[in-house]
Amino acid sequence: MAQHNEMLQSVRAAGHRLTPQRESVLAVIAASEQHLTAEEILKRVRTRYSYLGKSAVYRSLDLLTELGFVTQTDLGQGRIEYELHQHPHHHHLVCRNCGEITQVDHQPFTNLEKQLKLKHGFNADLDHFAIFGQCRRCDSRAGTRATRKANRKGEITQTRRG
Amino acid sequence: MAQHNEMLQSVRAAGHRLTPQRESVLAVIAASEQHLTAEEILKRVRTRYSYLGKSAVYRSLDLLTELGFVTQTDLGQGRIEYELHQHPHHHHLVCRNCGEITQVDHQPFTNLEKQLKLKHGFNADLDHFAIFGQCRRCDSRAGTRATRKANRKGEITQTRRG
DNA sequence: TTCCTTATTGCAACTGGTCGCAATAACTAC
DNA sequence: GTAGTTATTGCGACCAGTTGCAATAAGGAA
Repeated sequence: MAQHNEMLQSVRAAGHRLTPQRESVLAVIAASEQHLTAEEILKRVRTRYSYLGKSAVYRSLDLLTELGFVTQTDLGQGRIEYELHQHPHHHHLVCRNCGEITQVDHQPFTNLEKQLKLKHGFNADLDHFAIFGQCRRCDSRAGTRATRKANRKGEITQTRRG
Repeated sequence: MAQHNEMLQSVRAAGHRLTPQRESVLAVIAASEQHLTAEEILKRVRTRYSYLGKSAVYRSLDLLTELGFVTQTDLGQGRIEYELHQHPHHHHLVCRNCGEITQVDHQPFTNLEKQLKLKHGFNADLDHFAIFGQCRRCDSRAGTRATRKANRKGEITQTRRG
């Protein structure tokens, strides 16, 4: 996996040490096609690398995020989801009622981005947003209040980056 | 405090019981001009209402949020800030480098809101956003990497609502 | 006023994630 | 290959917030 190796080199290039812990965390994420929770990553890494503490996982994840290889998204389930950083940027619409998650591309956000830059000189990191609300289906058969507590949590968390 | 009383009545109207715990949590928030953390609320409530457990505070806060009286914002400091729900909507730009927080009005978000509705039929709850990035000042004297860990956290959390 | 139902509470245990610190092990220089 | 420096690790304690449960008390009915 060339891309994977490239990332490992970047870790060193950025002045960080290449430990088996970091390697295996990255390997696990790179091998997965979808979001993983820290717990899931920990579990999977342990099948490869016999032992590794949870703090090392979190710290590796933070580092990889800082280097831009991984994105962290809080989809409001009380835990964070990690995945390989994808280009181009995409975002998630999370229905507070049924929990459905829809992917959206970056396009509708570009204007917001520009305006914040223009008016406030603020360079927003608009990547991998999770926006909460009501999906079309739940919206049309409204009235029923949101029941899934999970949806009430974390409201609009987005990707963490370094 | 008429508005305050009105809210208490709404709690009952929505079929919830009016307990001294809930009253005092609301009173504390209503009496404050700015964001409060749950811990601060707990502390203040205890000066009025001798004893009250933290879970009651969190549950009251959730209820008041659900009823739309309170907004919860995660500004990335590892704890949530609560305040009386203000109209019109406003948002926060949080600088990941220096930690500076700038208030923004809702205007730049209206377009995004419309587009999500139009393209995806999604009714986004775009209120009380916290957007992370770099402020003008830090952006101009770039190069220095973000140091404040706090800013790396929670990235784009927004208000929680019910 | 008393009784009854059940929402709400306090508690204590738990969750995901963070932090400080001594031990370990990458990397550098020799 | 060996030694030295120091980033990184594992650990255990901690943090904010959540949850399950038995005890309590709010509000409605009699």
